Amino acid sequence: MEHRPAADRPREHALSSSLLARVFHQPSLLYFNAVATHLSIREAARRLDVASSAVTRQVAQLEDALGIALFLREKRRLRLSPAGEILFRHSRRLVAPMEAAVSEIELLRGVRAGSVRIAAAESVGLSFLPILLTEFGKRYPRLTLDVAIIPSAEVVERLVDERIDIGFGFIAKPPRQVDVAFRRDVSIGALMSPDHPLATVQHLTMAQCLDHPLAVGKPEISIREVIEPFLKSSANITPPLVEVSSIRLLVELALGGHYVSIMTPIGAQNEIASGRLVFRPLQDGGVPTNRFGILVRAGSSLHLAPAIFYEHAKAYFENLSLPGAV
Amino acid sequence: MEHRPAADRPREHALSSSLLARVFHQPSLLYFNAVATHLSIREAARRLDVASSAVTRQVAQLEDALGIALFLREKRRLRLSPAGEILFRHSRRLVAPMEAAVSEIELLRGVRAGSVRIAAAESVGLSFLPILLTEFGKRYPRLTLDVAIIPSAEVVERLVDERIDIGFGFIAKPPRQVDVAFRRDVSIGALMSPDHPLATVQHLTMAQCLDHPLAVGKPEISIREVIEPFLKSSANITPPLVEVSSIRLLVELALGGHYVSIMTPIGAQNEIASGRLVFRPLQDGGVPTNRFGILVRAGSSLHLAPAIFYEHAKAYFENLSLPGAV
DNA sequence: TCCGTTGTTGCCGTTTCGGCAGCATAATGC
DNA sequence: GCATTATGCTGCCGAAACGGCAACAACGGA
Repeated sequence: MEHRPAADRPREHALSSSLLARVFHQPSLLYFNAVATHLSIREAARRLDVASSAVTRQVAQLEDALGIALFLREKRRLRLSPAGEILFRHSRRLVAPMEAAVSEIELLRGVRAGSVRIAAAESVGLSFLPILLTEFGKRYPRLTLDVAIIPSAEVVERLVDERIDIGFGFIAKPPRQVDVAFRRDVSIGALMSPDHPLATVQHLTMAQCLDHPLAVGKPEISIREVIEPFLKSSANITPPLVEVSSIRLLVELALGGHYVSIMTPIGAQNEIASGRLVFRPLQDGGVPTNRFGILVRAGSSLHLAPAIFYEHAKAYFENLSLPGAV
Repeated sequence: MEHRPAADRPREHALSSSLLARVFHQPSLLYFNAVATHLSIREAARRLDVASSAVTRQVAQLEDALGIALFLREKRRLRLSPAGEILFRHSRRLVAPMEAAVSEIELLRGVRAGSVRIAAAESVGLSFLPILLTEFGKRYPRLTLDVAIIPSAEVVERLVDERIDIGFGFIAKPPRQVDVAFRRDVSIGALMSPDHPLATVQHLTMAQCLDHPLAVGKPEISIREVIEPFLKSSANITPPLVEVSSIRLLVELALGGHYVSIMTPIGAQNEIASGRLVFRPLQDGGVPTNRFGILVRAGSSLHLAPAIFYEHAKAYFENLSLPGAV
């Protein structure tokens, strides 16, 4: 009966646990584990589909290498020796890394498919996420990415309802069903054209802003919730005010030169970098920041595809200089 | 040049990392890891002390098995491919389990020595610990066990000062430098001879006890701290009282028939089981229990020998019906 | 242009793996 | 009590795997 080489199987199919064990681990360890599981050379040999003599020899070889018996031979019954118990207990930890590696590689190769359901607040969803999605999509072409651009509050809702796997948004105080796996506090300020009167003010306050027409987010935009107390407490007279539901529209209104848009710099970093817009953080005491985070459900682990995406996203944002981050 | 079999080295010596890797893992994974580390077939071959052709072939075989390239060959430079990065990252987790297993086995075999410094409160130290120490000592004959029988408060002190590795004692509220890894609340009561007048009282109170001569622990015995408020609040008249610094002496005084000893049943379980003494838990509302625990230093991991002893101790006490445990 | 280095391939000898046959012994069933 | 079945182990052998040597093509640096 011929020996079965590791490559002797169609590579288009996923590797089974037993095959990938043979790829990575010495037969002596594999056969030891089988014997430790069944406490029988013959039963282990049947499960491994090899001759019992092969199992006996491999175990003996491992005992020689370690210099101690791994089994107590009691007449014709086997018991794990103390050393065998130690090795058996520790070798259980070899399974997960190799299965994870192979699963992830199969996802990479496309022999395994999957999907990731993502939601993001618009400012991040239209600025930084596209680059991440592009890089990720190139690497994992067989993965389906399902992306929604929605307000932060709805990102949280969909996470809790398990309609999405990962969220990107601004949330100061997440509910307990949600973990913030990566967080950055981002400063809030005023966005305006360079020739706006406030553009040259170094220590800008909300009161100064209120002397000019303002563009702010509607209540469902997370920034609004944060700045609302300052809007109310800083003004007896409401300035000309426009409320919008799109960060992009805030940027466009600022570009028009008439309005000062109250927001974080996220979503306008290209215009700021090019000099077409100016961002001035608000210097009022007590103005909070807006808290950006990568959101996942608390207490439950992600499936493979979302988990891989999550690691990529985390690394991506950790290496990113998020504009306005304190 | 001949092949070096795994058994070809003196077994009396500890296994090096590279040798134990060869014992457990396929050469293809080993060589892959070396190449991934050095990003050079030739450099990896030098470090592994094999021919570069062997390394090239083993990596190729692994690539065949997984169905994907693990390296990008750029002219004559290698870079890890995405799949290679995945495998490399996951395979790092194979090292610790095998090194831990071999270290522990070497401790078992006695080729590696070590010591465990232990301190225990007398009640546990003279009752349950000897069995544990005996079992453990038989299994690990080359380990030195350094055991002190001291009051619980001093157990905690020595832990914090790093003069011991593991403590067994009673402590209601450990300092933050100490973790209680295993805990049981043990009831406090009265120990007396069977013909003592209180022996037949079913719902015994401290007040009833105070009508009789009492034996209690000195302030350094942990029980005393717990019962002190009840001694003070239950009596206007102090009964004849003897204070001792030894649990064993409390047991002996109870055996004498004259005194009622206030303690937990731990330290007297043999006398109680044989009927020579009777234990009655105090039924007063609000009488706390005495908290027994296995104590380790918070925030720092144990060295190998103490870690192994700790696992044994934990398993031992988990399977033990500690007398008086609630 | 020359030299040193890289990764790879062909060929070959040695080592390892595992199957077959058989052994001694223990356990089970009648 | 005996026959049968099952166990773990050993001798022998063929196939597969490992790894060394020699040589190659190609790249990079002086």
